[in-house]
Amino acid sequence: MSESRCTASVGRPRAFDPEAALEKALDVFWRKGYDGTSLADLTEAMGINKPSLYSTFGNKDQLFLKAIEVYENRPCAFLGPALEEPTAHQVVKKMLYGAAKNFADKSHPQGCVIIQGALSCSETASSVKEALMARRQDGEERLRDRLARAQAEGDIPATTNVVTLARYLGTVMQGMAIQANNGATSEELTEVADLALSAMPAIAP
Amino acid sequence: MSESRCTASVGRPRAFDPEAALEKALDVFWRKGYDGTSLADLTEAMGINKPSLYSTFGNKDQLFLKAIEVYENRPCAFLGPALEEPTAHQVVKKMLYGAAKNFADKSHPQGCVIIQGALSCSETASSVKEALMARRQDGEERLRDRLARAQAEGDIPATTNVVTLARYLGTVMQGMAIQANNGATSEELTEVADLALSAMPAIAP
DNA sequence: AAAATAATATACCAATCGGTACAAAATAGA
DNA sequence: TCTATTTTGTACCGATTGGTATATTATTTT
Repeated sequence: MSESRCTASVGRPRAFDPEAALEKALDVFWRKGYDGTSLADLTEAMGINKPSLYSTFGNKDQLFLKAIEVYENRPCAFLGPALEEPTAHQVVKKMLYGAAKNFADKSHPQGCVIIQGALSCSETASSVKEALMARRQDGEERLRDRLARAQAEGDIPATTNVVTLARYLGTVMQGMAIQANNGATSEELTEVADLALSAMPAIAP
Repeated sequence: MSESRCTASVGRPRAFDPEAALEKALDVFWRKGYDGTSLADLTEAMGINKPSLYSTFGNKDQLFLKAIEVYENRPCAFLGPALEEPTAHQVVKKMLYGAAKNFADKSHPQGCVIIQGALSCSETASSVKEALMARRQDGEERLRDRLARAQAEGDIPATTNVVTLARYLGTVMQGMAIQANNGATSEELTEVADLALSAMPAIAP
């Protein structure tokens, strides 16, 4: 249970930045998916060799899971901040606009690694696939809970089925990831987001 | 250019039904994706050995393309028939309901092989990925053309942007495939379809 | 300076990858 | 029956897969 992880310790010092290497790994997994990524792809992108990779990150599975953890904690992650908006309409608008901007952003691979990282995959990737399914489910649940709160606050009509509404919005977001993967621009996705927003139930004035 | 392909020809007769073998191959590619499927997976599922596979279908790429051709010509394909409905609303409703029912059908892998067959993939799968991107684009274009016709027929308001509407509906469909892949039931997807339908512009009475 | 510790680079592992050479087997036509 | 033709099964190909053993190097502690 030694926890001293300040700056240095005994032994030869690590010659690379694990956080930076993890971001490189994320980039590869994002572009190629779990099955499509080889260890050679990873070591080349991360600038380290296999023993360093295994001693630092475990194995391919664990590296993938750590990489998507980085993905979810990126500064440009949009779900968390969107959920903090004051009204349901603002929450959904910020979320969909955030997806439109982020999924099509050219500074990283297009789409969403949580969705496309291991959608259809080999048996060896099944544990990774299940982890991604759980993350997707979790995102939908967080949105559902937020919508339920909005409904309790009178922000959404009492007649609205927030479970279905959350599922619908999750569906649109996931579809937007595919669209981005297909080359759709941020502007095109924003138009889609606006149309999707029109399905939001309006509160009677 | 010999075209005699009636029943038999000279030489040892083929011991398997190519069409049935192709359907088996489709099932594997559908479940595991292009990268996640090995030749061993294929030969086992198809009940043939590698030389038979290669002499009959070419290679892994060509087998995949022939398999998704089978996919698009299945009796339960829903896009084509839906486009023949008389009104825009009926077209979209039939399309979305068809997706809801088909994507979640338990008699075959869930989701859509055109979407999840090679979304994020290795370089060796890039030609397959591009083929799938083109198919997705094509589906959206067919829907767009149908909506444009509906608009010309006064079935959709002249103010509606049918390009965006087609993209929105394509997005919802693609998202539904992900939802199905995540275990959503046909009923749940139908609820999503109904909500998506509410974004359709109504023609003024 | 010596010992202990940890990360490095290289070389290697069995298993699997997509793909093929080759000979036996099964048919049609002669 | 003999030959031509095509498919079959087996055995194999070089390359790559995920993962490691080992020895070397760089550092801290003694």
